[in-house]
Amino acid sequence: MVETDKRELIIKGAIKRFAHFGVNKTTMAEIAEDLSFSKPALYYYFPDKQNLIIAVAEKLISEYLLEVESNLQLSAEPEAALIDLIDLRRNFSQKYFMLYIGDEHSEAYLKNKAFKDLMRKAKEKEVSIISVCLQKGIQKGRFKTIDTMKMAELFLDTLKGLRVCMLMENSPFPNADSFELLLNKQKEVAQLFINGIKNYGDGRADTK
Amino acid sequence: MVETDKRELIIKGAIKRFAHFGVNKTTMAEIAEDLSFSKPALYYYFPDKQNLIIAVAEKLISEYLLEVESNLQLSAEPEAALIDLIDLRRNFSQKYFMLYIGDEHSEAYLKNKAFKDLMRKAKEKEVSIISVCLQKGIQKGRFKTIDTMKMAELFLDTLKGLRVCMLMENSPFPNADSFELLLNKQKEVAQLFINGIKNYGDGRADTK
DNA sequence: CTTTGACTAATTAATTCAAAAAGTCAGAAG
DNA sequence: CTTCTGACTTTTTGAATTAATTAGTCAAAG
Repeated sequence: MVETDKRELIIKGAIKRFAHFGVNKTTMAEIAEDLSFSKPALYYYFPDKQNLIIAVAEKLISEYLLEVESNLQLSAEPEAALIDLIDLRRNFSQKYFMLYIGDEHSEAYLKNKAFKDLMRKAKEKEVSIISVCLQKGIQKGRFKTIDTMKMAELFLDTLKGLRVCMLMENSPFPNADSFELLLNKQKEVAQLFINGIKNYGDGRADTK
Repeated sequence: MVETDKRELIIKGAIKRFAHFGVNKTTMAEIAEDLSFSKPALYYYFPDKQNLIIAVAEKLISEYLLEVESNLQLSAEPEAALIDLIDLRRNFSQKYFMLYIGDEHSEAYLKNKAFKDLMRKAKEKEVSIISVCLQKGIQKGRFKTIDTMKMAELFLDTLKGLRVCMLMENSPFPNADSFELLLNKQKEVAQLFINGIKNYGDGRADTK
């Protein structure tokens, strides 16, 4: 495939615009112009803007989840994998930061049922990936026997909570410093989380 | 004091209105009417609405912090105290739920410098109270030697993060079920947190 | 099957204006 | 002098109107 797939081109063009200006400050006409397409051409491939947004989200999510999975397979230690995950998330959310910024109008796109379903499935997938990581830790005898799905979800919710909190306080545009602060807090809590599920068979708590 | 302190009466009257309808749906005239005061009487005691709001916040915060402190002194075990704290927070945020709900206009009051300073100090105070609790745990040999201030802040940030997250998803009016869900998540994460800082001198991790 | 120019319909942004709320003040009451 | 009020002014908000932008359509052409 020499990337003549118009549909794919449109998605990529949309991502560029969305990443720069956000979903609401990007018009369908602009996306078309960038590609030297006509507007109806876009509507030939996508029924409406909402579906284009969903297609974009699908692409970015699968891209992200692939990264998460390969990261998990690369790192030998499950503890390290969980910490690395935080960097991965940071990179992703910085790269596509504008997608997170929503004025009151963008909420309509976010409240769309299909979109919410997509996000829900993405979360489920991420939870199950992390769950596998925790299972590996258990098998290696490094983690206690726990409900891995529940713990994985709790882990993600905690990370998300810290981010949302930061985003609220520094809205709408957090600076680089607050991003660093967030990263540190997330890593601290992740370390604590790891300590909390660690199996101290040797009788000594990790004091690191 | 037979509660003839007008200033105090005004604050109490404002709390009633604020708790029912929120800050923005409460007018100074209404607060005055409730108390059979004239509006200028309010302005005799408070320079403006913002300062009344700050006085209300001060009162509620000191009330809350007193509860937190007495709760901490009552419970013998530091672990239990941390878990109890979550119930305390829940009770408080349910009681004054309307104060949390802000439309776009209420943000002006929240962004006020004096108000933010107040909230910052309140957080510092709460952090130091929890820090004391952690120190007691360390002295008793139940917790590892840790930076108690840092850990206390992390603990609070995590709880807040989970709440903010829930509030976003179920905005503007979370139902009773999502409150329960939040409570459970907060307790799970608190338990994990406790496990993470526990001193397993006996060579066995708490599997509870 | 694709694509387009020229269209319509729906949304958003800007403007206006009336109503509501915040805040003021000269002076009264104790 | 301290506390309070009725009658005010100023500021803010909300609804209504309109203009402009943007989403989305369609008949027809390549």
